[in-house]
Amino acid sequence: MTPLAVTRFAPSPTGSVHLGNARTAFFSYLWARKSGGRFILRIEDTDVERSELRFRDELLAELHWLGLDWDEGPDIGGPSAPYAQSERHGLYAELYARLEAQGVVYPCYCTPEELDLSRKLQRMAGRPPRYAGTCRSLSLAERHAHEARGRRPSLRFAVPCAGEVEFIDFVHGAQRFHMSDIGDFIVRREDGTASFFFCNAVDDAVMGVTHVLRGDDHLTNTPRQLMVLDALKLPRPGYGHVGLLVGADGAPLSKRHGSTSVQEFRQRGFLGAALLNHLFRLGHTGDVDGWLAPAEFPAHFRPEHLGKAPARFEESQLVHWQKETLGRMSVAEIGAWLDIEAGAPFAELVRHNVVLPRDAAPWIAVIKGELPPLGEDERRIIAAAGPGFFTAAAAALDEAGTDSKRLTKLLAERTGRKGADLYMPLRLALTGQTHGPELAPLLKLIGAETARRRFEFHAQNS
RNA sequence: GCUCCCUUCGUCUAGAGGCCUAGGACACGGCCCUCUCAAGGCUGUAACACGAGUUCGAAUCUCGUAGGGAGCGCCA
Repeated sequence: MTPLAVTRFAPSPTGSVHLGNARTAFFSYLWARKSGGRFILRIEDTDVERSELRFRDELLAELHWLGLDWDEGPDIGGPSAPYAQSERHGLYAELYARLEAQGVVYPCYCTPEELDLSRKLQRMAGRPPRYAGTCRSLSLAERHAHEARGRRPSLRFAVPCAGEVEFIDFVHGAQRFHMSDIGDFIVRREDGTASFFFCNAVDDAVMGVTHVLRGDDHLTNTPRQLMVLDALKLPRPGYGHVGLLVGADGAPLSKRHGSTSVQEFRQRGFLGAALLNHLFRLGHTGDVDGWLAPAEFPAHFRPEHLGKAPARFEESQLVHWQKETLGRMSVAEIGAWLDIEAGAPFAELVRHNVVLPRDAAPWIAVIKGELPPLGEDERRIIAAAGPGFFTAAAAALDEAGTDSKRLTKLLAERTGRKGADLYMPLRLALTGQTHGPELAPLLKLIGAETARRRFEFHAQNS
C-alpha cells in the first residue's frame, strides 16, 4: 500500500478552474484517497487585484460537480485553518520576522519601473533578466533615506551566490539547481502581502502536506521554495511535476483550442464522470482501460505512472468517455441531463444518438416540429419507393396505428418490399434522415396524425 | 540570452539492455450482426525525432543535433 499521503490543491480564485489544474487537483485527490491520507483545499488569494469571492464559490462548486471532495478546506475548516491565504497574515508575519532575524532577507526599495528597466537592459546585453541586487547591501542610512521619501519596501530573499539546491522530484527524478542561477526573489510584496514563492511553500509545510503535485511549469520554481523552507527549518514536502496539458497542436492549452475550463465543459453538457475518465488517462496510466465509476478511481490510480511529457487534450477522446458515461446512466438521469420536458420515452429514444444535450434538438423537431428539406441521396430513395409505397403506408397506418410491427408487416405484404427497401423510405418519410433511433418507438412518439401527414406528403410529391 | 524540462502509432500510453518482427486503449478502415445510427463480435492500417557512441545485443545507457515547453514577475 502507498504510504499515507497528504496532498492539496491550491488554486487562486481568479476564474474558472482550468482543465490542467483540474487534472492536478484530481491526481492529488486520488493520491490522498488511495493512501488513506488527507486532501486539503487551500485558496491562494494573495493577489487582491484579481481574486474575487464569487470565483472562490464557483471553484468549490466546480470541484464538487467534478466529483471531488476534501478533508480540509475553507468551507469545512480543519486543523490548519484558516484555508484562505488572505486570512493567514499572522503566521506569515511571524515567519518573516524569523527570516529577518536570520538576515536572509532584506528590504528592497526598487520600483516596478526600475526593475523593468533593469530586466530590459540585461536582456539586451544577452544576460538572464535577474534582480541586480541593488538593495541587497543598503546601509541603514540609505534605507532610512528611502523610507523618508515615502518608499515602502518589498522583502527579498538573499540567494547565496554559490551552492546548490537538490531534491528528488517524484516524477522527474533527481534535480539539481545552482544558486548562482537564481536571482533574489520577493517573499513579501510592498503592500505587505505574501508572494507565491513564500506562502505556497510555507503553507504546504505547515499544513503537513507530504506530496505536492503540480504542473511542470513549477519545476524551476521549486529550488526557490526549498530555500525558504530550509531557512525556516520547515519540513520539505515531496514534489512531483507532471507534464503540462496542451492543445491538439502541442501548444499550451488556451482559448483558441476551444473550451479550456471545467465550467465550459459543464455548460456544454459534458458529464463530470466523463471528464474524470479522460483526465485520469492524460499523463497517467491506470491499471485498467475501461470506464471507471468515480468511486473506483483511487484504487486504480498509480502515482508511479505519472508522466513527464506534455499530454495533448483532444476533445474526440473526451467524447468517447462521454458516450461511455451516458450509456451507464438511467433514463431518469438522461432526462434530467437533457433538460427538456420531453419525458422519459424521449430520453430512452435518443440516448444512444446524442453526445451533448443540444444533439437532441433535431429529434425534438422530428417528433413535434417540421422536417428539414431532404437531400439529394434521400430524395432518390424516396423516388425509388414511389408514391404508391407511401399511399400504402398511409393505409397501413390507418389499420395498424403506431404499432410499427404490424404496420411494416402489412406494408411488406402489400408492396413486396422488405429489409432496407422497406424501412429506409419509411424512416426517411418519417424523420427526414437515414440515421437515427429505432423506428418503432420513434413512430409511437411521432404519433399517427403526424405520420399520416408525412406519408401523404410523399404520396403526392414523389 | 542563461538555467531547467520534454520527445514511442493520428491521440493517450506500455516499455526501466535481450521477453519487442514494440503491447493496449481511443480514433480510423473492413467484415459480421442490423431498417439506419449506436452497441457488440472479429479484423486491418499505424510509432521508438535524428546522428554518433557504449555493448555480443539499445526504444531502453552516454554524448551531440533538431523540435517543443517552462522559469528567469511586487502572477500563481
